[in-house]
Amino acid sequence: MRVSREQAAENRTKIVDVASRLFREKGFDGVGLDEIMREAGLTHGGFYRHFASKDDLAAEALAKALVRGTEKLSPFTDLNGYVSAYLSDIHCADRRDGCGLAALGSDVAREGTGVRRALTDYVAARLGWIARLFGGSARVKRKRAIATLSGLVGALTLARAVDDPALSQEILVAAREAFGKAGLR
Amino acid sequence: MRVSREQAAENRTKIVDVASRLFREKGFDGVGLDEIMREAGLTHGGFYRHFASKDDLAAEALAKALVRGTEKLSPFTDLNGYVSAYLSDIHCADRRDGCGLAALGSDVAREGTGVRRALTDYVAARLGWIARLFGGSARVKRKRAIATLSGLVGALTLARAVDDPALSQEILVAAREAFGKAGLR
DNA sequence: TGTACATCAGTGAACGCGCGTTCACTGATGTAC
DNA sequence: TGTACATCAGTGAACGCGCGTTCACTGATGTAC
Repeated sequence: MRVSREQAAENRTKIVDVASRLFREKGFDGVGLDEIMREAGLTHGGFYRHFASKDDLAAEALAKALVRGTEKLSPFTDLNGYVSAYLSDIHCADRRDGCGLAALGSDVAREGTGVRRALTDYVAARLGWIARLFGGSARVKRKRAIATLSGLVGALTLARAVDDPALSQEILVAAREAFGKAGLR
Repeated sequence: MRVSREQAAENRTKIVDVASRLFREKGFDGVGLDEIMREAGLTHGGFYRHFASKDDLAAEALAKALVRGTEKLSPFTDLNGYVSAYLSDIHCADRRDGCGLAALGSDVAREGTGVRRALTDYVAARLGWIARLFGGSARVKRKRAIATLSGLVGALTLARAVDDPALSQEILVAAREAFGKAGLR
């Protein structure tokens, strides 16, 4: 059942895409290759024609999860719009398609080099992007970008982890104010 | 091989203690009951005399991880001291004995009710504690407490996840400034 | 352009392993008299 | 206080299951002539 080169490339893309969503939803250890391949419309035996290991896929899938998860946020050119969208109820409720930093942040520290490097590259890039939303010296912009990204990731992580909808909501609202309109000193 | 009531209670405490550290280090899915019981000096068969399931232990262990992980920070009565200690190089390097929010934040959202409730209770309590470090109206204190806790958890999570020591260090330093001395508006 | 053959993406069964959980058993502890 | 018995924390083997990975095989694709 050999398949055309284009079809194979499509399949590979689909696997990474499915994995990037399932990993965000259930964590790296919470999804098996079986489930990933099934959801990609394939059988699990063919996995190793595309990737050397699950770790390999995880690194690639995280890279995709990070880019895709904040694609909707990138059009914003003002701080408040970006922060409001990041800390929106919709983003909070949709771990599967949201930012990979908040979905997998504490997991990544326990993963291998490939996964951690994917996150590192993304964080570096995003800090540069956020810094442009601030005024001031390069040093001040950089500091504010770091504090803002930390605040957004932390707030979204906590709002999702907490079991009480009222507290979750309160965290989102307070963080929106603190990191958005009111801004950081 | 029955054991005295006091010995049994000690063993139970030891199991929770070991689990709270191993879970922070390796995640809930990264440690087996076998490893936990062995490190507690027991065999794994006796586990179910103390707990109904691994989930049950996870909830209790997380509660302990959260309290123990910030015990060293609680003596601080000023914001800057607290923030500096939380974002210290030592805390960043020591996931095993540090704050459970940063160690397991993104994992908890995927766990069951018991685990999430343990986190919720802790977050509620700690927000009250942090609020007391701020001046201003109750509303403002609360808002700043939420933004600060979010910033601390996010910064520590990112500093640990990132693969580049220089970037990790930069995140810690910037966040210390932004959330500590400089403070939040 | 047509044919013969090599390639290789995908299949489905199988492997070994570690996991959470169960269970029959042990023997010191705790209790009833 | 001493004795006989019930309790139950802990042991170690076993269970079934799902996982990541391997493998012999298939047959359409791609290539060499």
